[in-house]
Amino acid sequence: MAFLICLIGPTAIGKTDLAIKLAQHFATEIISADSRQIFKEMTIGTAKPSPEELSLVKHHFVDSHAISEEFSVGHFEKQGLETLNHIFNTHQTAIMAGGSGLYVKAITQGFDELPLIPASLREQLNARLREYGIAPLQEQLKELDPEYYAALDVHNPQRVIRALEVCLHSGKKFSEFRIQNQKKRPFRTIKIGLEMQREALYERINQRVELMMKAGLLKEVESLLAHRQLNALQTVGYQELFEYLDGKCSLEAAVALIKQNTRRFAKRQITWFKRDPEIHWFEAGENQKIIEFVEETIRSA
RNA sequence: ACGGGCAUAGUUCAAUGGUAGAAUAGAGGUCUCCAAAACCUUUGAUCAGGGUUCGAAUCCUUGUGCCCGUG
Repeated sequence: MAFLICLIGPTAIGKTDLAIKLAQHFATEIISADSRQIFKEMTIGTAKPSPEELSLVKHHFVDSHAISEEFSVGHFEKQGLETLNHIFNTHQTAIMAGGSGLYVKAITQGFDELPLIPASLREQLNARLREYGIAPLQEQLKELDPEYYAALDVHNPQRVIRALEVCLHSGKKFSEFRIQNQKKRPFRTIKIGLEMQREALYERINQRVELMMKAGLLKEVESLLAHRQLNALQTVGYQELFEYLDGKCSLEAAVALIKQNTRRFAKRQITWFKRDPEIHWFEAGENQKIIEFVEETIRSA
């Protein structure tokens, strides 16, 4: 039986560090479930593991893609499972660490089979949203898939468009695809959650943002200015500094905003993870306790 | 020290003597393919004491604190 040890927690809580310790202890590899660390052009602002850390343990999905490539959770599910299969050929365990809740869900539970949608269709819908607002899109979805429309947060343009693009492209209702059965995985998942006092976490976040600035985040952002419209760059730490480079605010204000938006991000991550009953929670830093817990869980399985 | 001004939510600002309101921060939540994205909801305040009045954030008075000017 193979085990996926899944390390979960908000940004800046210390997942990277613990993931490496776990990987060394179990002599295995790490697969990162982080929607932004995959991009090789974005390093400082995504708080990637350092080159030294990367040299200690093999990491997957860090620096694996270019910002210009199309990448989403769907790709991650497919590619991530392939990678895991490889690892499990030669190892009993694998470590997954990441703060993107949906990415973790993609690997551990999977999504329903949805048709691939050409990017041009979404662009079309986004153009309609820009020009006419959300109301006509809501109307159309209501007509094509009243069931899903009733369950959906119809104020959320991204989700309205997502449902609409599936309906339009497949000719079927989006709700017909959503059967929501969990997929069978050829491994067992052990979910470990890291938690910390909110104030302490916020303090760590503030400090890390300062460190990022010292490490040259502004320069990194400057070099990506030409690509700012890419989805990969709709990211905390980058958007705020683009605004500064536009002359719309002071550097000080931009940095303060990065801290604030990172804190909010962490809050949303915590909200997401809180409702997952499979997570075993530990205080950040209880590394020995966590290793013992994982060993015990594997032994008794 | 003297003169003048100000004091309302964590912050910035509203409110004819008549239900203290907004923005923002903070908090809670949603989320099956853009997820570090995109959305939804919401707690919270009249500086302190005395007085006038049916009724005071608002008027009077004392104190405290802050700001400006003069010395």
